[in-house]
Amino acid sequence: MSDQDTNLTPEAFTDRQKAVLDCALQLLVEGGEKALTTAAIARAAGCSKESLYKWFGDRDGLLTAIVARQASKVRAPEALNGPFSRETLTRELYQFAENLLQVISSDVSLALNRLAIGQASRGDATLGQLLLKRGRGRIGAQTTLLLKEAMAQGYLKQSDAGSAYDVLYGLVLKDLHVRLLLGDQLKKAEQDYAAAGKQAVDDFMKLYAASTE
Amino acid sequence: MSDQDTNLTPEAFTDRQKAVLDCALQLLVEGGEKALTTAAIARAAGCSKESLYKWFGDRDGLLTAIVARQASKVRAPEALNGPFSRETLTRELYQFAENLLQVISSDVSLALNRLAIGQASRGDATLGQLLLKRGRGRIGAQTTLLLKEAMAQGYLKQSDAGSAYDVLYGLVLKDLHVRLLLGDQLKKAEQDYAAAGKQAVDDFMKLYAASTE
DNA sequence: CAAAATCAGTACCGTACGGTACGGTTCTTG
DNA sequence: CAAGAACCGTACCGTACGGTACTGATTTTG
Repeated sequence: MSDQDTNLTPEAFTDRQKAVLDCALQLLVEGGEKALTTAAIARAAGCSKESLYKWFGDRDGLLTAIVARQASKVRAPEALNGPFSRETLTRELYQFAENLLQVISSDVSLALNRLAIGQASRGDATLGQLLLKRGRGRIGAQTTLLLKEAMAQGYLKQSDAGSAYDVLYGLVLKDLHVRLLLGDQLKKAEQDYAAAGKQAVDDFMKLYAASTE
Repeated sequence: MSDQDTNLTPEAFTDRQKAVLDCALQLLVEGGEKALTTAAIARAAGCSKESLYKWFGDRDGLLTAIVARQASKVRAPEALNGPFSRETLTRELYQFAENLLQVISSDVSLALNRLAIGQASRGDATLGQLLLKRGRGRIGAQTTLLLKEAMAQGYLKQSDAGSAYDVLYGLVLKDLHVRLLLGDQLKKAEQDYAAAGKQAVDDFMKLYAASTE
């Protein structure tokens, strides 16, 4: 009852198909799922509906392809190999927090998440799983490794790195993600992602920094 | 360009109309927005489509009425008046955290949030604003008052109570709300809301407890 | 009790969308 | 250059939904 051979991984899309998916994504960002009709995609991408169905099967396959393509663009941050200084750790975390805030609040991310949530409301969590695995999962895994390494080097308290990452995530985003998904407008001060991220990381370090002695 | 006289506040619904809205909500919870057609509501509620349009104007008005009705059921927790002990504070916060987790993960809450997010994806944030104001806002305001009072009584560091509440909120929910909206299944351990809430509040207290001396 | 309002049930209309079929054009390939 | 595949553009079909109109029954009201 799970994803068996839905072959989401291959993504053997031709350049033409990728261009079509990018067009479709733009439509999605601009007008929401409602605007993402097969006719509109065909018109915007300059291809025929018949080709869409030939390439992606049906509308659901098309939506999945859009998400898969975009998720494939997610670049996990470089893993630090070897020892690093405490300053490097905090700098990396600052970078992570600011980047996370930027990504989460981007039009593309919001549109994709809304699309997946809409599908989930119809009882199908395929897109949601895809987003969680390829999007949050990939970034999270890398940062979790960073935290684990920081624990090994004595900068952070020994504890479950996954839980620590969850705490960091919560401190950075708070209820911002859902508010944005709901269409709420951020106040000016809330849009200073660098400052907000720094504050969150500082809080995180208060909780997880190894006792200095 | 905002909500002017959309008269969301009155909610002068007759008992009959409330019953219809409850029926509609049940449909929404069971089958998502897709299942929430006017015909389906009329059939489930045993009323005519004409009555639906007479009472609620159009489909959007019906959706708004559903959300408004449910939001009106939100009971803000009692405000503590007068001084209270530190134990009372932590007990209240534990209660708040567990309750928040339960509410956020409930089928009804998820369905309403998904509905509002779907509307937001079409560029209309009416339902989102309604949810934020009547749902999160009401609970949040009360707990923020509690935090402010705790600061006044010296249990918590003096700081902006609103920001402190945001931190608490983030620590309690982490990325759980969005994961649930995306249709992700919680692991067994994650469903122990009492334990998760306690952990979050303990973390919160580490950050905000007034230095004991 | 009679006039008036309300409402359930149903039929109906226009539109929009997912999906398919087809003709004509361009591009590939031998 | 010729045969064939790929594909664009469009037309088409069936269905489903939002919204309206009508009718007969029930309730309300004076």
